[in-house]
Amino acid sequence: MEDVAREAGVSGQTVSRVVNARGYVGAATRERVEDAMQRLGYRPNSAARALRSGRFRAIGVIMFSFSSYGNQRTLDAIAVRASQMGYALTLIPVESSARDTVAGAFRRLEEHAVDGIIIVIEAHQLDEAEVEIPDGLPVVLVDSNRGATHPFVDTDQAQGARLATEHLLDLGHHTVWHVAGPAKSYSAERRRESWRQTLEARGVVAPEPLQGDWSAESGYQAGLRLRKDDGVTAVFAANDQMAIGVVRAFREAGRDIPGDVSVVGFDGLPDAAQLWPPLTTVQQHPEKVGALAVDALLAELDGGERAQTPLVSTELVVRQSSAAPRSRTAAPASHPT
Amino acid sequence: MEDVAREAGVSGQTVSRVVNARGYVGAATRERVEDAMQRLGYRPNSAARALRSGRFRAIGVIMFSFSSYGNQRTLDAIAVRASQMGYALTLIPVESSARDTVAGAFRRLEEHAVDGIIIVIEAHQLDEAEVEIPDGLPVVLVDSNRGATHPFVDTDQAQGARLATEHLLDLGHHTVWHVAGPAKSYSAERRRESWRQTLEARGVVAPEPLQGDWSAESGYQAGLRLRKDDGVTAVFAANDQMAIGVVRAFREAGRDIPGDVSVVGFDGLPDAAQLWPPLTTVQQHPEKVGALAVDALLAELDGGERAQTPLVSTELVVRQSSAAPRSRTAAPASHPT
DNA sequence: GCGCCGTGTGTCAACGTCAACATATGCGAT
DNA sequence: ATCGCATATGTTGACGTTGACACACGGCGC
Repeated sequence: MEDVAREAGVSGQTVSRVVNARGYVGAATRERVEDAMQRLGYRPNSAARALRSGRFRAIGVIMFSFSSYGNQRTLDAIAVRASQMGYALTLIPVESSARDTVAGAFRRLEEHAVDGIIIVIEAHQLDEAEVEIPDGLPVVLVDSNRGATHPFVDTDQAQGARLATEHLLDLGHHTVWHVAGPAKSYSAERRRESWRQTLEARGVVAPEPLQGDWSAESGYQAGLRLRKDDGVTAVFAANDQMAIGVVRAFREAGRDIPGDVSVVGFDGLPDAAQLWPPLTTVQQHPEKVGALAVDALLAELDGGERAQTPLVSTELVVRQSSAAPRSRTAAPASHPT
Repeated sequence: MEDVAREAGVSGQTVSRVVNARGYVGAATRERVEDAMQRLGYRPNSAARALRSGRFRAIGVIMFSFSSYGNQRTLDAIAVRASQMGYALTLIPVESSARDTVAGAFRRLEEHAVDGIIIVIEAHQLDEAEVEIPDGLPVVLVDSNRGATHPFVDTDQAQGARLATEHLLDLGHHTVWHVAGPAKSYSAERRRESWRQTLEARGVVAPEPLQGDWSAESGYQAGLRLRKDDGVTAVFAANDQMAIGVVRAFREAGRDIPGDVSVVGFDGLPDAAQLWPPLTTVQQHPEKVGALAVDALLAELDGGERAQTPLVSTELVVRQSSAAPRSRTAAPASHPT
């Protein structure tokens, strides 16, 4: 900076004023300074700036290492939005939900230079880790609400699950089986509860949900159990990957999708349309979630406000893995469970 | 820090020594200082540290916004390794390869506080953007070598493509068709050339490769063309997603996989094993790539050395989408192209 | 003609840390 | 007894930036 000041024949303070477009600077002076900056390739030193101002213009993201596709997209959206707003993004990966691992992430983040934190970790996993979120730093949660002690942003899980369930009922299925996500997951819980409520609202008894862990493998395992029961004609899987596993299980047994069994997923994986058969799914919009999370955090940073953002809604994308049940419906299916 | 020093009855310098475990500090003094830090919840200020030392203990990653699954995994591995080494990770997303967008990313990164940069962008896209990589900052490339002007880390694309191609030939197929990735992609080019060379080394004429863009949709389009030709019995797709599309195209036409046509992918998507049929694929190890990239960068940072890391090799995972051709091979297939 | 205000620019100090140097003590070797 | 060295701690200044304040100039209103 000093060099620039000398080159332009002004004081350092004036250079600072030009850079920050703050205070009075004569037009001619401004031009000279800008020239000098150009010539010398001057870049403000962010460390000094941060030291002086106490602001880093960076936000931290704490996220699970092996994260779902949706969360990856969310991260991406967060990065894009942050960068648009002139903020850098510092990523703190967490490898497991072990207590000290998560706590360690917070510690690292406190030491590192961030003005606020976005946490993209399932609420239940947070609870389990018994982590107290450090205060002093604004925090926004994604994919959880954790007692609403902090602003949170999320997909409208309940609405999406309702769409999927109603779609299958409307096609004429007697009821809808559910392959749920892991017990610890907040999203999984919301999807499961909404599925159950939707069935009950229609006066249908909800079968016992099967437990998965988001992986295609766990969907396959669930499918193996479901296919033993001839009464199963409609399955709503809590994500697309598990839906893939369910499809595989039925296919292996020679059952047709959607002829014998309809399957609906949740997420909107980009390749879901190219699967065989193309998968009916609930399309999420992680990019909106990410952008909203950044906006919410910046609002907290600037205003100290804590406006709750609305949930991001989903759409049902009907493809070829769901259809009306075989006419066999004439003879009402046995209702096990 | 001053508060801690007062609390412990020592000078700030001594606190600094305790924190950094540098220089001589008496055992009793150290304990007192540590106590005081604990009580006061002292955290060193990274901005001041960076200002003083010129080091930020952060590395920047420039990466495409809509990146492949493999790159996401790589990013994740980079984050984990960086964090192990006590470095923070600053993520700079690039939305398109438009020249000013990429250049803007570099500019942002220069202003932001990083000690080095890892670039996870296809080399050809970099070239196209005509970006000159800023010097002064150590750089490591992933997924490209760009004339080897910088250290680079990558999967051994050629070895992987050879494994896939030889596998199909060894099963008894006369030749192997190829669905390539986008022309701009360095990885796609390597995989294509290696496929071609492997065929030629066996004295087989390589059919014209089909052009895809990594997406399952493009694989489907390629599959539509391939299925018109009855001579096609073996297809090597440059990634798993395109393989999925190829499978769908054949299936829709009532052709059996692997009965009529064998399909092999590349990547090792976690769900490839759960597809129907489970997909034979070349397993990559993006987590190794990411870790190596960080190590290479830190080596450059510390030593100024520029040791080239070896390519990360792949393994063929044989599943049910590939098999020997139907006995029809007795009557040699017509060789179109 | 005087003071006031808006404009344009410079000086100084401080942000928190740490390298360099200065100081101080004790112990063994000469 | 003296010196040298290892150990242990304090003092000072500088990293690059910017807020607070001071200063200088010209035009305006009374």
